[in-house]
Amino acid sequence: MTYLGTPAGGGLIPLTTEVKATRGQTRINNLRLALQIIYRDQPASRAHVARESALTPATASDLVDELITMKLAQEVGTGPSAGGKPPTLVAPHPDGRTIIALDLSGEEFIGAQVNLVAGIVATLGRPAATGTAALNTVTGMIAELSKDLPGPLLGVGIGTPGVVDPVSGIVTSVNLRWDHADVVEAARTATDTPVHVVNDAHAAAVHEYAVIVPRVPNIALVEIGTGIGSGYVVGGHLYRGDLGATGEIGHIRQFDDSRLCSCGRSGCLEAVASMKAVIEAAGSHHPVTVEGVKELAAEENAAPHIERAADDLGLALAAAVSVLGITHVSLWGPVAGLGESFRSRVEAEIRDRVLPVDTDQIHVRYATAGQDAVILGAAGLVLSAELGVVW
Amino acid sequence: MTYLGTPAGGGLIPLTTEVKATRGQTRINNLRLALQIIYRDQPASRAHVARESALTPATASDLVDELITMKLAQEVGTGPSAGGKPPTLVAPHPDGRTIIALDLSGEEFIGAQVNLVAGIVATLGRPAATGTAALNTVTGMIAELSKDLPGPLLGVGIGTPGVVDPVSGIVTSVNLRWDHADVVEAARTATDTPVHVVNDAHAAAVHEYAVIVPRVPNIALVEIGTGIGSGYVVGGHLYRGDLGATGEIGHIRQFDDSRLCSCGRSGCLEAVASMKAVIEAAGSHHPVTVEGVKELAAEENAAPHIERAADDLGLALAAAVSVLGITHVSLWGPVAGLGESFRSRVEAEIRDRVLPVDTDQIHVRYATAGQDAVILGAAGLVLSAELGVVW
DNA sequence: ACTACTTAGTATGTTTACTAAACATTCTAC
DNA sequence: GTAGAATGTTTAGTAAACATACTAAGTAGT
Repeated sequence: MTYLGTPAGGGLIPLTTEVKATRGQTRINNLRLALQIIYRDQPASRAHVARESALTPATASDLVDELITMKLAQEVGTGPSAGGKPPTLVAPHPDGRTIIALDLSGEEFIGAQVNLVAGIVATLGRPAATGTAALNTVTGMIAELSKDLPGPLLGVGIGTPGVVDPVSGIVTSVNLRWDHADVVEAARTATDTPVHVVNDAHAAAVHEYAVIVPRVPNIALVEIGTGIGSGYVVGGHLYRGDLGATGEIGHIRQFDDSRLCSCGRSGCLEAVASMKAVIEAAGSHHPVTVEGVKELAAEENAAPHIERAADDLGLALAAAVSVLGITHVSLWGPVAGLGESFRSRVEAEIRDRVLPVDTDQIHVRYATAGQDAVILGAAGLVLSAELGVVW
Repeated sequence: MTYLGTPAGGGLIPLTTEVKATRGQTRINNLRLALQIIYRDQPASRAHVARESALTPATASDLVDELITMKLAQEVGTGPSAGGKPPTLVAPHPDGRTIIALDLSGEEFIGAQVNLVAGIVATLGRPAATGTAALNTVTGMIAELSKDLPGPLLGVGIGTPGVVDPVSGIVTSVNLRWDHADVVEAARTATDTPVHVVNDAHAAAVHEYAVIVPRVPNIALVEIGTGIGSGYVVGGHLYRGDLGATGEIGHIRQFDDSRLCSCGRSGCLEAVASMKAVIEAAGSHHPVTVEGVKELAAEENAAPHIERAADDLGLALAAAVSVLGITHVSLWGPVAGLGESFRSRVEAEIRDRVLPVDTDQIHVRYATAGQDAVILGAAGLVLSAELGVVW
């Protein structure tokens, strides 16, 4: 059962109309719109929803009532008067639904129950696996997390390394040794709710988009640690492309370098600018963590290697950012240990390489999102797919 | 007056709902849908529209009747019976509306009246200009082309070199010496119909998308001649990005090369792989046309320069194609003179550089669209924006 | 040529969900 | 304490899709 889901698809400048519109879809659209206003401006009054949506007070009131009946929203008291009757305030209902989210990108598989206000209610860890064993672990974790839910299950979101087919959800991942693995099918044996599979960096990008304030309409999240991956939110929409390989800037061969990459080739960005590569190039043995990278940055002889990584990263990001039309880049993961000098060098490099029109709009920063970005991003994607809302 | 326009925006994986839905929008959506089916499967019967749209026969019939009343469609006779009453066939109405389209990308400004079935009814040429004079020429051409229209004016589409802000339509172009020129404002002095301004390569991409059969959902059109520009259609949608600089792969500095580029810098793809650059590198003096490039390709000493251009192009396109998730690349313009060896080398280079997952889906070809691609693409964009249709 | 069946399209009435407009409620301000 | 203002609800109206039953006009079999 989907709640307020929309069909997949859409696009930045749509050239055609693809699906019929019905009264029911009108209602769903407006329920989603009302709920989104309640999320964005929480707590919000019925009158506020009416103003913001441009719907009439009667309709807005009716929509809000229905959302309350559905337990997606709840009344939370009375607000201050603005010269008249004081508003009845309505806010999201935290436990109206529960989302199960999985993060398969780390050395341990992590699962969580997430409520409707981005709260992690329960967590679960399992040793990482590969191949069919990994699929079984996924099924088992979903079954385990389906117990003792605080609210009805809205859906399952899975953040995984590798390339995810945007339509089928089929995954190909070197790390997990999956070759066209049907993760959705595997998950369906443990649940009959909607299952959304998404690349880990894409999930993190969705969460980064949600937590940056003020909200920026287009961002790139670039994860730099053992490997390099990225995800893009453009005009408030997750960009995946038709092949799902959109984020794989780590494995575009664009450098003249002989070091071997995890993908088995050479010349990839990952082989020259990942934190693992930089640590190895500097002859150090720090772990690939924020702390390890911080220690590396403190060493004198590491500087030229770090600077070269910044330049290489700038080169690769200039292309991605320019093609997608992105202004805000968030660096995420162990790279955060490199500090301001690295950040500004990457930013300068990108600005220097793209077409010199409005380049001062381009900003590079370290991500606001934390370690749970993949979990919360995967959950957030379920939330937005099923309810049309970003928390 | 817009006819069946939708608000700008949308997105590939929409995270939120942005506008309210009303009965009126439902009707517009379904009118667009019906019209699109009539365009796609022309001629189509009312029953066919009902089947394809999943609307009931009564509703579909009503929609088609309204489209005929609006003169967007017309009955064109009776089809063969399929075992029952023979269908009344309905097709697009060629002169139900007229679109004015301008192409400012060449050495001559070209304008045309275009009917609803991609037919060029009348053309107009004016010497190219720059700065304010160019704006005045645009206004004058629109005024001139507004005379003797075969049908009511649907809107104006302008294909221009340079960066076009997707929201405001403001243009910055080195060639036309425009720095944030408000082309929409200028056009409005000559017409009160909707004006759509679009980068020339983007317009050509829209037309290429329309003419490739069978239709491919995601394509890149790369124009290679004096300069290099590109446009992308992703999942059936024109991709412009938030900044409008999306197609400018010709001016991302990613090569270690000292040759000066038209943008005043060095290291750009345009400076190393445009046909102008290759001709100069080979020490030849051919004109930058298909014929000139063909003659160049016939020269022995040109081969290494052409090969290097293919490799550089492959490097740049690998990044763009991979990030956007595009499978079909069309090369357009004078580059067509280089033939099969160049094409296959570019294709092989891209496949070698992107992540090796499903790379055999990636195809490079010479564009099907011809010289009038910018005119017809700009007109097509008006058609799709106002009526939701691709011809 | 008659009957049975199939496909196209229409007519009539119903349902859904937004709108319009009046009204009730409860506060602030003077 | 009255006027005014903001919140929210009630009632009636309407647009547009849907459901159902119909007519129209053909093919196919006997």
